[in-house]
Amino acid sequence: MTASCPSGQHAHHDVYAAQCPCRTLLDLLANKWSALAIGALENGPQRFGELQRKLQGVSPKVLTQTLRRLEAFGILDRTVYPAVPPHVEYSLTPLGQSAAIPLNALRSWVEENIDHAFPAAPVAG
Amino acid sequence: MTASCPSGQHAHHDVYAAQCPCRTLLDLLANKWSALAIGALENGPQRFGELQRKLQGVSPKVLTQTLRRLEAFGILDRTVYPAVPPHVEYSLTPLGQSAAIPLNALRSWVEENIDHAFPAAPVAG
DNA sequence: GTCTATTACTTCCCATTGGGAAGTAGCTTG
DNA sequence: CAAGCTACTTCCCAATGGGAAGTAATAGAC
Repeated sequence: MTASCPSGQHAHHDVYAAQCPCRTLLDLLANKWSALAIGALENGPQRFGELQRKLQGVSPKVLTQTLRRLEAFGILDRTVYPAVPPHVEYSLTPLGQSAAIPLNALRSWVEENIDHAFPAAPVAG
Repeated sequence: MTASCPSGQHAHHDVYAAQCPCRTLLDLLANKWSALAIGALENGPQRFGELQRKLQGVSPKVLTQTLRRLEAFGILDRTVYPAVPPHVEYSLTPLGQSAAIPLNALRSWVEENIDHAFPAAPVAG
């Protein structure tokens, strides 16, 4: 079952093919901030500021970029409530919710296995 | 009980904490080429050239970088067979094999859901 | 003995991206 | 009328990504 994406319209897709749109989506999701943002949004809609505090160390610029990219691919929705101090909420679309599953698995794996990776824990030992 | 990684020795790790070594590992794995390389190596040890052909579009420089980083974290092993034309094999460590599981899930998700994502609407930078 | 092929990389150099600091907009409170 | 709030931009620089081409060592062809 070989599959080169560009040739067939509904051929099964292959992330290993350079021209497959899968690549773009993989590149979007296989990203530190994307994985973190999607995970944070599983607890329901969140505002920009909340996300920024959760994703410790992210700058507003990079958060905006990440969020807008995810929005462009239909992973999340951006809702603006016209209000005096701006009020914007981000929430996962159904697609985003299903993407959260493998992403959760990845984040959990990292937390559970960091002790087994080499240049890790600066913790005293 | 919240967990900031640097404080406790065996405190549960948190990828959301900026200082947690988890971040580094997440950044390593949440990467296009890493995810692809680890997936490719599930079929057993592979040589550099084989990997380069599988990961369509990767340049030797970037492949080397990716592979060396994964090796440094104990995700994979690099074995050199002293031979006339160089012969180097890469293989997953047990840690790498367990990392392959969530990474497979992510790659599969991408291939199965690309049709539901809005393809490549360019996001202004 | 020189030429060519093979394999697994480096090195160079440039374009894109990541990232911090600070500025912006609009209204509301003191 | 300056300060503050929220959600961003903009500026600027450093790190990373990525392609093209070069390198090393030797076997085999000619």
